[in-house]
Amino acid sequence: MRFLKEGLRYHGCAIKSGVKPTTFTTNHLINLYSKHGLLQQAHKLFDEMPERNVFTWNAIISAYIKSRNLTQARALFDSATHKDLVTYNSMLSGYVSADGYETHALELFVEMQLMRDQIGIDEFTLTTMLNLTAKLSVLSYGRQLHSFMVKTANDLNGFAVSSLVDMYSKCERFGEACRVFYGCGGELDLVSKNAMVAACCREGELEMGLNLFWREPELNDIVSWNTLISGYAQNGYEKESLKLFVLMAENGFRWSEHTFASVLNACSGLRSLKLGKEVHAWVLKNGLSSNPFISSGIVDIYCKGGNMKYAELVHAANGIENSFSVTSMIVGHSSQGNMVEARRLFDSLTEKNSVVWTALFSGYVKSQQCEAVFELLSEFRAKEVIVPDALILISVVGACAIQAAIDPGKQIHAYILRMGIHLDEKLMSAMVDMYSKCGNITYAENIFQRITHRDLILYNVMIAGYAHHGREKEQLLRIEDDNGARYVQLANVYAAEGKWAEMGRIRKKMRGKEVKKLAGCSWVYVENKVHTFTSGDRSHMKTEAIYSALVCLAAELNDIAQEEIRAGAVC
DNA sequence: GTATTAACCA
Repeated sequence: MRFLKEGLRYHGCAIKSGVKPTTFTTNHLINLYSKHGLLQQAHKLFDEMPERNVFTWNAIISAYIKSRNLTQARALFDSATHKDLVTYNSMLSGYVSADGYETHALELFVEMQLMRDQIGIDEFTLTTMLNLTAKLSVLSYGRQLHSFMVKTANDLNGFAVSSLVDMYSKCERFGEACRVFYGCGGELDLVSKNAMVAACCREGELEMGLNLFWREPELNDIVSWNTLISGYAQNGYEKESLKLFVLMAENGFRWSEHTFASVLNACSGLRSLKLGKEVHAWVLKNGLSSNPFISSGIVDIYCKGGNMKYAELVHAANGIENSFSVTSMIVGHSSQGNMVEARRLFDSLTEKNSVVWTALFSGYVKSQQCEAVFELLSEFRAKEVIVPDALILISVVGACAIQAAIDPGKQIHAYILRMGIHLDEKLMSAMVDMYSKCGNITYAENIFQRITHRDLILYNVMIAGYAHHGREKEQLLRIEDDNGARYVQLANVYAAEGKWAEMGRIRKKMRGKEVKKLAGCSWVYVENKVHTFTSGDRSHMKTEAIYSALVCLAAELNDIAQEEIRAGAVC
């Protein structure tokens, strides 16, 4: 009985003829009904069974797990008269894949360890737990699991390698992910390869990911393509991502909804309304609007393109339940300076996650409404049980920097230390920026000195701080907006410190963003028109006339100078 | 019969 139709026919015949199916057959039927979402029918069969074995319990428990009813699944788990390792592993994986049941998963795993003699732990338990570790990003758990796997010789199969690579990558240990992947020595396993390509993308090592992708390309599946397309889009290489999308079709792969979500991401990164409209039409034509990832992607494209009217229309059609869509709208209104509307949307949400809070916080900062930022922080602390995360605090520290408010800045700094909030690179940079803009370059410098992993933003902020305090020596220090000069200058800073890898990364970033170093130029206002020129510039229409005038002027200046020197000598 | 890789919002 592999198909539902077959199962239903058999079930009907059994009822009509009065023949009671065996426990074995009924177990099969329960699994079949559960697979097709017929949970009630499955449960009815379960209730009517005169005898149940361990397979019966496993079937009904996993039926509830599949339908995301973990409370009922756990109730059945607790009342089960027969349980084996599969029962435990199913319950464990149910908890791991659901949101908000992480503690339950950990507790169950502890219970399994205590009952190791009766139940045992196998490779399924271990890979499921690695998945949880990756989700929670707790490296120490991951390391313990890895050691256990090595000890029990469970560390070399495809499932183990892919889970380990994924775990180390999500715990921000790219090097260890590489070591596991290249150390396993066996044949190239597709899922492990895909996990490693994803790890490269997460690390920003796109070239490495691409090389791996083209190694044994006949192995590649749609996940390999989707991973690469998404990786390019997320690292700011939107055009390359779209090119890969075309190449994917040329290689005979049809796109999936995952592919499309990444394509939307690339389009919103390009901030092109024209492209956005084309993609929107495509989505409508292919009936993809019901996918929440895709519909919120469309809203995001219109928000990033600055067309809030269109964004509003699509958002209204999506329904307000899509929190991604709402967040995009908040960011969109904020970028237009419409904080009233942003606030209204924020208030309309019954559940507010940290991304939504961050969106509103940074909206107020961008609109320079610093008082609103401080008020929002009090509101957050009154409403939420959790402490504000680093991204929220960056906004608050940023507001202090704008107002040059050193006392509130110090208070926030003390609050962060008191609450033991993890100071990541971005928060540290914000702090350095705040102290330097509040006029205390010494504090800024102290924080800077204590940071061991200095990234591009941090150097940027510190250099700007020195420049503003008149401490520039590295004439390169002309701090302006995001232009090529700044990247080049940073690359030079890294080069001076011998950080060649970092320098290479900036150069790569420049290529990706197509940033070009602009030569410093001067301008002159003649007859209602601005004329710009650089040193040695010969591009002006009247370049010959200009240079001959310059020769005359230089000669005249020379004469005047000679005259003055002679006069000086007489005096 | 349970497990692994890819998607949206700061």
